[in-house]
Amino acid sequence: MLQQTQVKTVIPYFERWLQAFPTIAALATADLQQVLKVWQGLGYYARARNLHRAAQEILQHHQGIFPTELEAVLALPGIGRTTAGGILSAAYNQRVPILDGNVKRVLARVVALETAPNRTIARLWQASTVLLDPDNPRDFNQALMDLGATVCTPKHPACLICPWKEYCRAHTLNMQDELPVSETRPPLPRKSIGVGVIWNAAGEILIDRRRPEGLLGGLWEFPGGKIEPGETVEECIQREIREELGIEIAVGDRLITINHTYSHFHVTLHVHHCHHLSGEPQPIESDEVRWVQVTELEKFPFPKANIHIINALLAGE
DNA sequence: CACACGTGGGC
DNA sequence: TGCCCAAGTGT
Repeated sequence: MLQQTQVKTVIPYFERWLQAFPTIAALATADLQQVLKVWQGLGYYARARNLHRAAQEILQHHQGIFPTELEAVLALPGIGRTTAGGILSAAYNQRVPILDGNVKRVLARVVALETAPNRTIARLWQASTVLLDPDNPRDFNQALMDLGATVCTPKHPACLICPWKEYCRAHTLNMQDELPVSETRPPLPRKSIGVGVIWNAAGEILIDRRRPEGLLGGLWEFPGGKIEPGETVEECIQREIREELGIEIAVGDRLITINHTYSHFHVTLHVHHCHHLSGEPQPIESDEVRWVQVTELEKFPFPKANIHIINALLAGE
């Protein structure tokens, strides 16, 4: 849960997660939809899918006991070097280094790394490995992360109270405010999406479940797709629904317009009410389609942007 | 190795 | 507002 996510954000999810899945066996035997529902809102949903699979692999290959060999831990889905090192050093005081965002920044300053950290990742792993206190790897790793979180911060590091200031090349050179070197990133691309809230004669709404891999994999959504050049929102929604669900609809009033940012692009969702005209919905580009009552929507895992749509529907009741 | 992969908070 | 960053991993 903590991968690329702040501790403060994780805590309430962690509490609810342990309520729902108190043991590895409970997680392994849970339905993926239930797992994603508990994860809803945390983001990077591959982590939930990987954790679910990891629990199943632990049942199958490790008698339900979390492994203590580095190689076996690294073999679990969703656990890389940093998570494995964090677990094995914290739980068993094993001599395994870590390299999370905090440690990257601390070490990039300590060695006055000339490049952006992600361009020289091997050098930083080397530093983390060499510096690791062989007599107390647990406390060393925790202290290194805490140093980055509280003293060697991204902006305005508190070098004067830093226990490593004498050994830190960045501080010695008075370069702490210029390091680490940041990557120059091009601006995120923008996409416009037409989305339909499709009603049938029974007053139900059509939702679909995304395929298990890729963006928001396994989550439910209101159907729609990318607005092509020269196309109106209404034309887009009608076309996408025909292509993805194989049904005919009439596009009606606008419900809401949502701006949302994902990790690698911005989107604007143009959401319209629609009415089902003909055809049985088919999961042509999704895993499953369903007609549901508005009151049932809360049972399904939805991404954040779609939660806004649900709230707009509830507000309009 | 570069890129995909969510969301919230800080400034 | 827009950009950076957060207990990174998989492909």
